[in-house]
Amino acid sequence: MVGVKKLVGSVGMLAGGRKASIKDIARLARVSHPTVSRALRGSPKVRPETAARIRKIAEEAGYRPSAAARSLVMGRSLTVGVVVTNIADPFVAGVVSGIEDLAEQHGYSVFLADSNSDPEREVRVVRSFEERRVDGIIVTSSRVGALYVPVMEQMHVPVVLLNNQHPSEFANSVVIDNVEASFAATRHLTQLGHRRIAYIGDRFGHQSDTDRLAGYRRAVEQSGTEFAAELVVHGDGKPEGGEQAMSQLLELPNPPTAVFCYNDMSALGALRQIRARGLRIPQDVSVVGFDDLFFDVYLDPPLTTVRQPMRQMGHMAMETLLQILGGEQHTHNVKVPGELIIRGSTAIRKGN
Amino acid sequence: MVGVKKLVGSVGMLAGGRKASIKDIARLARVSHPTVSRALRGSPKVRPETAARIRKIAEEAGYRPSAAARSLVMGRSLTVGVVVTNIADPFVAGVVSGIEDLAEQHGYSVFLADSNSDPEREVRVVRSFEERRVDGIIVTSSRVGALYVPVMEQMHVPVVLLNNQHPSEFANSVVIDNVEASFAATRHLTQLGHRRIAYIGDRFGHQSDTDRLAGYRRAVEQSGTEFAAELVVHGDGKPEGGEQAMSQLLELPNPPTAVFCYNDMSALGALRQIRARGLRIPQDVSVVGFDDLFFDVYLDPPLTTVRQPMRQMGHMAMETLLQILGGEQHTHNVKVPGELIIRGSTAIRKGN
DNA sequence: CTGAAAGCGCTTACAG
DNA sequence: CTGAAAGCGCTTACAG
Repeated sequence: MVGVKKLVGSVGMLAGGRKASIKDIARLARVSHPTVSRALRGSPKVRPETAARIRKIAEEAGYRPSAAARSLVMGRSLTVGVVVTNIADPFVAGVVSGIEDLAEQHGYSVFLADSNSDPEREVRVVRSFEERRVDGIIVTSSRVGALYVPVMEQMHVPVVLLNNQHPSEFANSVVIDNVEASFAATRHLTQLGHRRIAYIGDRFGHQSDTDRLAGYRRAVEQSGTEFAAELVVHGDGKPEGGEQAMSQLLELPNPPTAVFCYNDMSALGALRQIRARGLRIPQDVSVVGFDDLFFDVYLDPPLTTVRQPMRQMGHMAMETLLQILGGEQHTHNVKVPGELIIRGSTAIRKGN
Repeated sequence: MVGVKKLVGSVGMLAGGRKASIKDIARLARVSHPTVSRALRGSPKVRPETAARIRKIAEEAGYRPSAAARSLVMGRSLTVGVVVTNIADPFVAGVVSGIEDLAEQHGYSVFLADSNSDPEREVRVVRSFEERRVDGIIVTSSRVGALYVPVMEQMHVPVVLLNNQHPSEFANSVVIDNVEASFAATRHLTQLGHRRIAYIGDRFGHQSDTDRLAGYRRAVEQSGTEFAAELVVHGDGKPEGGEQAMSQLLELPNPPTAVFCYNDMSALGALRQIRARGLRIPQDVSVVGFDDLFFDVYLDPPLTTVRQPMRQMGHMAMETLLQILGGEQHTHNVKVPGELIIRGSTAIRKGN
């Protein structure tokens, strides 16, 4: 029989590299292993003194219950899978931070998978989540939803789409009110007197791009200006794409005096292109972004943008999952309002 | 008996919400469940036709082996735990992206835990990894290493410290050559003629801060200038801290003409503070950062910095883990060289 | 209050 | 080539 001393000598480990199991603790405490299980889980059915003694022994032995064994019998893993398109995108990182925070508070561990916007990989990743028997899945900003939504439907695991590009009445989702937020952002520009306002979109943005374009268009038309297709150019949601789009816009015979960008990352590129041409922000061109990423306020001038509460949205997605796991039936469609943050990159149009 | 049709009707699921198990497939294929196991794992001991038939049935039934059951018997989970201090930090996100990439390629899933630099939470997180029986752990930029290094030593799970703050000859680590990189960065400034060069550190940076300070100091002294303690101010590794530190420096009777910052995030704050005082970059003050985050090149002027190959470092950490899991005994201490990237935020000192 | 038994879903010797 | 048995580490009725 293994003595207490022996176990303490190499905490949590037995000879042969085996981790201490509930049976080892049972042997040390001279009780049956079910009793150990009950004691450790705080069951009222075990005598308090016995329970205390067992807990002490388990503690000394550095015992840690095996989550795998537990999930096998419990039928749930206390695990959620998070699929992202790119963890290095600050928006995504903010969302994940919020998800992880709430998950940890509720005893859930999170699997992170980065699809890199590769459809095949995204499917592979979801499959691996299925094998891991995750209790739920959160998908952020997926660009290939159409491809694997059917895969997920077969999984019978609750899924929450965050900033999803393929919304559905039947899917749970957390999303910002893109139309309203973009309307507000663009109206801010029309109110500053701008009439030639461009939109730099994200060609991978699907639904959110469509909605932001719609809000933009509504504000433009509401200002009494006709919508001009030439003022809408799509980038890739990254600085590079924003820069190219801006370049194209500035070469127009009648270039815009203001630009509303799909996101701050695109705006970053647009800003650089404007400066590269010797134009000033906001005197020559006003720029509005979307997201309110941390660096906005450190740009010169600071970027006017629409705040998207990333962390909070991550929280909400996890919260939704918890409610569904708690038995709620109806699908949740949370729509968060955006908030226009006016800073130095926008100004009244110069008379031309 | 459950018919094939029935199963296909609700792929992967049986009545009662149970997922199809190996036994269900065995029943459908009229073989024993060990045979199913062998067929699915591609064992050569099963007749090819039988294997094919079983695989087809499993496929149709949407069968996915349970990772939990498998790890229980195999003794490994094909899982790694990644502890970060803050996933919203772009450096950390870049590293995680690299880790996840290589992990996925090798069939490993990654658990992500964000400690938020909270020591208690960090310990809790490591404990949960222990229960999950992760095969290895990677810790990024931990500020509280001292607190839980002992905890990890008890776990008997290989640990790789990335950009760790409490290095040890006995721990595996991946780290940039901080001293050399900082020396190069600072020498770049001395070569531009600067003699009043400040260092904005990270008071939470421990080892890396100490090393960067050392490299800075060596370059300063090598230029024939005496080290001046007043030119060293510590921030918190974030823009706010960098801004405050810069403010303090600019109020010196004899302010610096150049600053070397612990990281780009600190530099972001320093840049703003410099501009806030009506000074120009680089004409009045030259600034060098560290990390080469994505936004550097979009700043005006673009930031001179030391490139830290974040993604590659993540790769290396995972690679190290894989080698150890593959049986290698010796500890790995990978030191990556940094690369000075000269951009517009540094210039020759004006004659004063 | 405590223990013996059964079972979660797999894999791997061991027989045949 | 295939199956019966045992076991990985837990939990939960079921007896006592």
